[in-house]
Amino acid sequence: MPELPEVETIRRQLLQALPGRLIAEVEEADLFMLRDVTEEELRRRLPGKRVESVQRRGKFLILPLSDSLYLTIHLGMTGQLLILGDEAQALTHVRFSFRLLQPAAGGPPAGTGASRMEGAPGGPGTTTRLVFRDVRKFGRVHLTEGAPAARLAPMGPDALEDEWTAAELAESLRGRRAPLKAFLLDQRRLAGIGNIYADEILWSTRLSPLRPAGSLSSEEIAVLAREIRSRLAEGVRLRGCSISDFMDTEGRAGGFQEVLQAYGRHGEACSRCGTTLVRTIVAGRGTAYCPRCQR
DNA sequence: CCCAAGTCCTGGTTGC
DNA sequence: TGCAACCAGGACTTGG
Repeated sequence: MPELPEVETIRRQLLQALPGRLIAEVEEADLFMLRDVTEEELRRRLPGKRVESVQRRGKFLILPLSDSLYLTIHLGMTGQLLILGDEAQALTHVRFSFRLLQPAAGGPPAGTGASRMEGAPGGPGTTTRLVFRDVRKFGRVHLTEGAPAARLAPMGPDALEDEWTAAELAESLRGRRAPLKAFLLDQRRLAGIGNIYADEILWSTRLSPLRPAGSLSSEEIAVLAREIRSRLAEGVRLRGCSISDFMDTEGRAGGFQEVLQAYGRHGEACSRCGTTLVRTIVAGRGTAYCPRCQR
């Protein structure tokens, strides 16, 4: 599932590939995935626009374009973003894609067919595409004038990048009766945590996913703040979690699935205390935790 | 048939 | 009692 570390992995790759490039043509635009924009409008407005940068907020990727347009992408549950050449046309489940051009000026000169760049993605004589592929169709593509405020405004601070303190976390937790895991999944509190990292963070903190969010002591909140950052940073360092569909823009898997301690491990022994991890449903999501050392 | 799980939406509950 | 904030659960999607 693309959560903060997976989206950040994608962002860093897009940042190497996209800024300065021009959008040539929208090739696919699945109406189902589009928000704040019609298919006709997308096909008409994107060509000729330059990608200015690649940003992230929580699980949203934000691409500011020239002329104050913003292309915003959410990968949903199974979304993948790939930078490909002509092999893109053999993919299934492509929901959105556009062809990219080198910048009109400043880029490498258009070479002859004999250029040693021949065959490299984006090199002279080849086509580069940004392809959004999504089996489950939970992903979304937005096009807005200015930043997509309707999506971003309700969100809390980015769980990894933004400055937020344990004291602010305590304030946010105060009085909440909902289970702690539901709090972690709520993007209005902190943005970026999904089901996998929620289970992992909770295991690391030794806190039960079922604890009422408002019941944590200040010591527990300090541990929670630390582990949120620590496990998300580990996810970024390992380039995401490829337990199911996740891959980076070059089709490579991440490594976080190798270090999972709780998610998906119900029935196995807790690596800390040996107790069998159990599975339950919290906030409508499958939840694995250690009933002995997570309290 | 149920499960996986992102976000959005609805309707019921809680507490001031 | 009124009302807003809060919270649970369903809808959506499709392959395993």
